[in-house]
Amino acid sequence: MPQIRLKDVANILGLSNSTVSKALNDSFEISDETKRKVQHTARLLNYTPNQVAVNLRKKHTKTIGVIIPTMVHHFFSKIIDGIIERAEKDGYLVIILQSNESISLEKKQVNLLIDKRVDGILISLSNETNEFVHLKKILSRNIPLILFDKIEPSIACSKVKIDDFEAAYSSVVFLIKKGYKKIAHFRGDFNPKNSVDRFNGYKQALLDNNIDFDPSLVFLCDNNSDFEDGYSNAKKLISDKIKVDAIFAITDLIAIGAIKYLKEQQIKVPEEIAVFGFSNWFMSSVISPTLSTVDQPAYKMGKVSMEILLDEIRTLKENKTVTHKEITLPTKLVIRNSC
Amino acid sequence: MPQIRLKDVANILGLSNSTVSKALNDSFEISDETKRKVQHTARLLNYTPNQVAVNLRKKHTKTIGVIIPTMVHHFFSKIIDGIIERAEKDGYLVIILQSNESISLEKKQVNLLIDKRVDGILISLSNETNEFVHLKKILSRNIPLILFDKIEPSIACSKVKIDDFEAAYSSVVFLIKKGYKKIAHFRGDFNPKNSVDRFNGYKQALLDNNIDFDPSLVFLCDNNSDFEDGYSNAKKLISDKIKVDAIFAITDLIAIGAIKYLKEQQIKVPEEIAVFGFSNWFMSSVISPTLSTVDQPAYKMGKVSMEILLDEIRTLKENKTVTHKEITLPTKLVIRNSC
DNA sequence: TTGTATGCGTTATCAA
DNA sequence: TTGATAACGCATACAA
Repeated sequence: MPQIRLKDVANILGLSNSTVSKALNDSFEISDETKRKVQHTARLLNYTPNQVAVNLRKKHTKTIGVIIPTMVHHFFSKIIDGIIERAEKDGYLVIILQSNESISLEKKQVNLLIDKRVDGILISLSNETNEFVHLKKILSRNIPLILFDKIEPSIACSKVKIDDFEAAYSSVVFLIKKGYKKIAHFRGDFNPKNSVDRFNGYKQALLDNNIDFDPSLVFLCDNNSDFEDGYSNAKKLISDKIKVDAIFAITDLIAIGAIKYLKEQQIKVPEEIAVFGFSNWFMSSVISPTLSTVDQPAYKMGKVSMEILLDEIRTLKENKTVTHKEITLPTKLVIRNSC
Repeated sequence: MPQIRLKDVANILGLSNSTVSKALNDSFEISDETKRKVQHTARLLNYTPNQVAVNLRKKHTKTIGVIIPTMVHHFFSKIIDGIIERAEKDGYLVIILQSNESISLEKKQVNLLIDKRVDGILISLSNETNEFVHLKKILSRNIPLILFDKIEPSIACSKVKIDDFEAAYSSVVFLIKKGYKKIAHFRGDFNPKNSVDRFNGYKQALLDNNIDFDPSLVFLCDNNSDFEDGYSNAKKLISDKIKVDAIFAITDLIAIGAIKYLKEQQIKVPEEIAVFGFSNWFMSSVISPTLSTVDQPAYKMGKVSMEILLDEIRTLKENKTVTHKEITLPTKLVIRNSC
């Protein structure tokens, strides 16, 4: 059977379109009597409004768009979880797009979302993203935009993130206080701000504790496969006979890769080399030794981002001016057996 | 600046709406000269058609809806990855909804999607789903529906799945051929067909090899936390002094949980107890011992499902009759060190 | 080759 | 309390 329209239920009841519409929307102009009648037969006919017509008329779509580097990553899938759950509560649907760490794809996705007339956009920037016209385009269209996790400070929009510098700093300080002195860093790519911040946190912690920063102790992880990166860098570290007593990895998976190699080489973790991760991915409590790491509140990040977006959409509709927020979610060290 | 409309560029050029529309859509009716002009100023003005108006007019939305039990699961996020990538190629956007393993939520999500007038729906059923009016509603609305992974045979729509029975059967046969005789099974819930199929595969493998099926060797995992389930069932198995030489787990994470407990108890895997998983989750090659398991083609499942959906949407639009497909994706045993 | 008119399914304004 | 009418932004049948 074809979709039944407003007009159909109007015809059946011998009423006009507009009365039926108003009745369905519970308008005060309509008598209880007809409201009841209309709602009854609407239900009977299984009528539900065509949202795309509603959207055209009301000039909103009740859908928001999300762009992330990749779906297949525990951290991001948890963020998405938070986003979707929060959006649903307010009746918003969410469209998810991946940039695959490519800026050109990211731009394309932005255009898709704009054309789709989403009511708001949430983005975690790709590692490649180093220019921002596409973000400015969103802003110039007056579409609320929230940047989360991988953000760009210079863009005038709300942001939700963690303090990567601080988290890295206190992790390394923790290692130092525990007595580790030669601490390697398995760092990430040079572009995303997070990676740089964590590196700086590592460096500063060293400096503040009178340990010289030694560039030969930092290893770059840029193969887009964290586990492999951790594994191969640990290998390099060992075969080059670089003396360290701890590794601060930028990611749990990198840490796990490193541990895997160390264990294969009969190098005891943490007795000979301690390892510290970042994210508190579920697996970090499962592997052995269990991994000390920084807890990163992914679900909450998604939820809070969505909350702010919803808020901006609302104030925009009321024609008030929106003031951008910059939220820094707290992280915490979770200390287990790898250090 | 406000969104610029078709009408705006028409006005500027002193042309009618329809010529502009046709020019933009590269219609043969329009002279190359005006096409050029129109397309030029359209680009200049940064004009892009309002998709919701287009949707209303063309009676499709170029978006498809997906309902899965949960996003935060490696298997599902890979499926979603496959779905999104394939959809994008044909210019479709995808809305993702979670059922959280609740049938009532699943029903709600279906309604949302129908009202949204998505062009097609992809569902992996929740564990709770034991009646199917909501699916029939989709079908009666003539919206193409594909069931994947967690399917229901009785619904007249295309399905893509793996052969859970076969995969379980050959896993257990493999264990038997290797000499294991007392094989426990850590099974899943009673409802989703997969879980039952795998259980039956396990049982049949035993029977076909003259090993008595012993109900006291099967353990139920139903806490919605696979790792914990595996851990606690291994614990139960050991503390009840049930003699087994192998465990066939319905999930990699359950297997990993079991291994974790066994290792804690200094029980050697696989020497004292072998463990076999299911899914070939990335971590199964990382833990030690590396886990033997069934490779389940998640990305491909998403891609193929989307492909079939696209196909059905197309043939529906051409007013041809669609014939439902039932695809069984091949799995394969990947043997590592846990057995 | 271009323009006019109509409709997609609603909501909202105004008149009855 | 109800109904006629216009409008949302675009595409298309038909007329010019």
